[in-house]
Amino acid sequence: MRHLLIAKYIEKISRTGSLRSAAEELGITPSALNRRILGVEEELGVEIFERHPSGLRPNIAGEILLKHFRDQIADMDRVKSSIADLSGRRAGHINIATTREVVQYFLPALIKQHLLEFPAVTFGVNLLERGEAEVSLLDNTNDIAIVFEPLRLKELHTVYTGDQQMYCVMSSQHPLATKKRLKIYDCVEYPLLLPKRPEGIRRMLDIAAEKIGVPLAPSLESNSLDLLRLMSQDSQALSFSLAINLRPNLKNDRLISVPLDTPGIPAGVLVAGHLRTRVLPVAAARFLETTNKELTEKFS
Amino acid sequence: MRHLLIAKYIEKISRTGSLRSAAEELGITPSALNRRILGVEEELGVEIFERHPSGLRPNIAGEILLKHFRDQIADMDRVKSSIADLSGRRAGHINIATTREVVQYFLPALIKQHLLEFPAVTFGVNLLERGEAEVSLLDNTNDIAIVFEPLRLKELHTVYTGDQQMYCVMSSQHPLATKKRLKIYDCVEYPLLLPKRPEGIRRMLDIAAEKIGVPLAPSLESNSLDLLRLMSQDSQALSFSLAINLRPNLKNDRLISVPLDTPGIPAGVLVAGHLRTRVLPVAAARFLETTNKELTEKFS
DNA sequence: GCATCGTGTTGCAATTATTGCAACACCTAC
DNA sequence: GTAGGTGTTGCAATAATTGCAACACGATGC
Repeated sequence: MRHLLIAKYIEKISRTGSLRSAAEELGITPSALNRRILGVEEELGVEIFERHPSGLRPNIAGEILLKHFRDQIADMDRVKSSIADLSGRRAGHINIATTREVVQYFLPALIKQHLLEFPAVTFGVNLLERGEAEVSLLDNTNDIAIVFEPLRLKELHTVYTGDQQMYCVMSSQHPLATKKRLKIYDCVEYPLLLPKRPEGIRRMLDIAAEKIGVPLAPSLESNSLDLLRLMSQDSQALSFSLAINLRPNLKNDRLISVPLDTPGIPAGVLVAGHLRTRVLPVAAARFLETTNKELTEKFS
Repeated sequence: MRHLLIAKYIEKISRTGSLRSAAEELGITPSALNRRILGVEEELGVEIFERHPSGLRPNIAGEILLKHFRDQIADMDRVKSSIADLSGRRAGHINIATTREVVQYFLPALIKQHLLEFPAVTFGVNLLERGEAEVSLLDNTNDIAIVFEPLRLKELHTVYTGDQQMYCVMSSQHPLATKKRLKIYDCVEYPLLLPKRPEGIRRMLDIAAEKIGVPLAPSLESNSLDLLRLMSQDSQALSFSLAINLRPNLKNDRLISVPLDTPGIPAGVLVAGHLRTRVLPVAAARFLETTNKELTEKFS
């Protein structure tokens, strides 16, 4: 980069200790090189080299400037290499930590779409219990976390944060199927098919029930959201879902979803991000950006 | 700094989102600004902005470059401010952690000399037990450590490391006073005035005695090196000193110093440095450099 | 559909910054 | 004192940056 020429000039002089030697190595005249030093010294208002009969030596101001210049040169190399990554010349592997709700439909579709554009990228998807996904970022086991109702946000740099609408999923023939919206007390009269604790959905439901003073007595608990959904088919039982894991084309399964209102209770939050203190590899950064865009489009 | 102009140009465009607005704020023509973008894009081999009818937006490559440029602009500001410090426009406070041997003559003289040149600088000198000085750097309590026989070197960025010659200090009339050099077994026949453990001097003496299989039985132990020296006046007792804390003009005290050889045992090491992961304020960095030079001149 | 206004882009010339040439100044070693 | 190394300066040549004027494109309003 042209603008870093002066940095390279100063660095070379400090390395060789001689203006003439440095000029020769740089392929310019000593005269030109000398003027560049004088130029910098004028801009800074101080000398940066001590002039000895045997050559030039950086003084303290010079050492300070040199460190900056060396860092700048090295950092620009990293920028170029990152940009090379972008153009797909180097692929990348992305490790994602996620929870059950995200992994059902949203993430697979997103990964599929991403692979169309970046076929060389590889993925590791790690399904973890609520609260574990964020933790797995700490030792860089995973690059990105996409989690519903995370337990730890302190170390997370969140790129996306958004509310997730809760839905009640039931048979198309269910008595509640014709309602436009439901409340939790509409549901407790029917058998409930609930995720296990500490799932995010279960937590939201527990809170809502506690608010109306009615304990939830699940007919069935499972950590398989698919199973819960299927069990509600052609029955009186109710299962629950978030917007993100609503199965497309529920009608083909003789199912229907109705929004569940939980007034006075904050909506459940979906979060996507990475470890705060970490600079992501380009591939992972790009995927996270895509994730953010997709989530924003779908759920905002 | 002229070389950062391009950085400022790119940054301004991303801020305003419009080439014409940015050009106006920068006081140049859109044409010139556009050419500078094209220049960078040519150098990098990729576009850094998306062109919209409504203006320019950085793409991913652009965001990567922007972060670099923003960092460099900020870092150059720090460089300039550090250089301003150098010229004494801003003083500084220097906290020094040191051990007993250093604090007696060497450090006071060094600080005095430094204050002649930089009268606005202030000092805090913290006399600590062996092993504590290095630790006090960790939480930035102290800026610099100057210690004899440090216990921890891992976190230390050492600027000076040098051997310290051990001396036996005695009455000018002592039977050993005429010897050119002594060994530890020459000394053990006489009453010994020793520093307490874990002092560096004591450690060196313990090791030497252990090597010849004779335990040291001090007549007196003290953590006051001055007291030990004075107790050897006009007596058969022997005290010990390092080169760095040899009192000037011993003869005026009717004392003499004779080098003590400890063959087969590594000489005690004097170390000066700062916390490895820390960039020192300019004043402290300058003082440490002066310390290094002085130690190198005196003891190399 | 057309005119207007906003955006960015390009050919060419003017201006500024950088560089080279040649000579000079200073120091050290023999 | 001379030779050989170092850095520095006046002036002109060269390269990079900038401005001027015109163009291209998209969005909006009538």
